[in-house]
Amino acid sequence: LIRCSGGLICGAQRKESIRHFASRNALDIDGMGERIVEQLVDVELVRDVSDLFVLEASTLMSLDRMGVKSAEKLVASIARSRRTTLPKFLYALGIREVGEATALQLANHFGDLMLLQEASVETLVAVPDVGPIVAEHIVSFFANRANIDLLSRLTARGVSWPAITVASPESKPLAGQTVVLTGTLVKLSRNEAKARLIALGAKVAGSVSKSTTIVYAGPGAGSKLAKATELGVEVADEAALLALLAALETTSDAPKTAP
DNA sequence: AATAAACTTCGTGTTAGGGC
DNA sequence: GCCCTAACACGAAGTTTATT
Repeated sequence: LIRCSGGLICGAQRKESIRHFASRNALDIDGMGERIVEQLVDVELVRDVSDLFVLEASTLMSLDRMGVKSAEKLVASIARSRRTTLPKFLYALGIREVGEATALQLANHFGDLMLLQEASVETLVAVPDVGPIVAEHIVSFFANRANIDLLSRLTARGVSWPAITVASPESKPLAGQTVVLTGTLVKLSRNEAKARLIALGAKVAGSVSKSTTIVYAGPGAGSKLAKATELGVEVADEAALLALLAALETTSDAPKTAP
């Protein structure tokens, strides 16, 4: 694989990092798509992600295909995205090889951004999913002064997240289980189902293997369902998933339903 | 006012490479 | 080596903007 070495100087990389920052499973800024980011960087309204948090609707309306409605929606989305979670924030940073699952492990292990920032390669490799290569990427990210400055600008502009609470084992009845979702879920969005399963301690994987505990398949399921039956992995439907969630969530922590 | 075009979102599937 | 993640590519559908 060949990768541009331009770093922060490279316009294309800046655009991509901003797009990633705003994407669904990161800070989830609704309405901040590829074309908007492109324009914002080109006209130099935005140099890095911290600039997003000072944008105003009146400025945004100068962009192509941006009317009152879209501009106001976008400003509202940006405002909403300030309140996030540590795993989402870590994922949003775009550290190489740190995707959603790894970000979650890091957040749970360190519990605090500052502790992660100061971690050495030796401490990092103790985290599940993190080996020498990923540890090195993380260390060099935080060794970069520009990144540290960016982090402080982000917090100065209101980006924040609640402290990680260490969940008691009793509140994680699905610990040790690996779940795969496939097909279209009707009652739940995919992300919501995933979030609720994770909250209960399950691991939600993207591919089926021998170690998969159960596959929940909705209409339209394809290759993953086929693989599950081939490997003899248990398969259930959305109704079963809903029943399971309902049964387990009635305990202490209330289910977090998406807005 | 109605229609067309542009852009984003949502969901699936595939593949290379890192972890164990 | 197997398993799984990260990262990518694509199609469908829903909104909003621009056009006639």
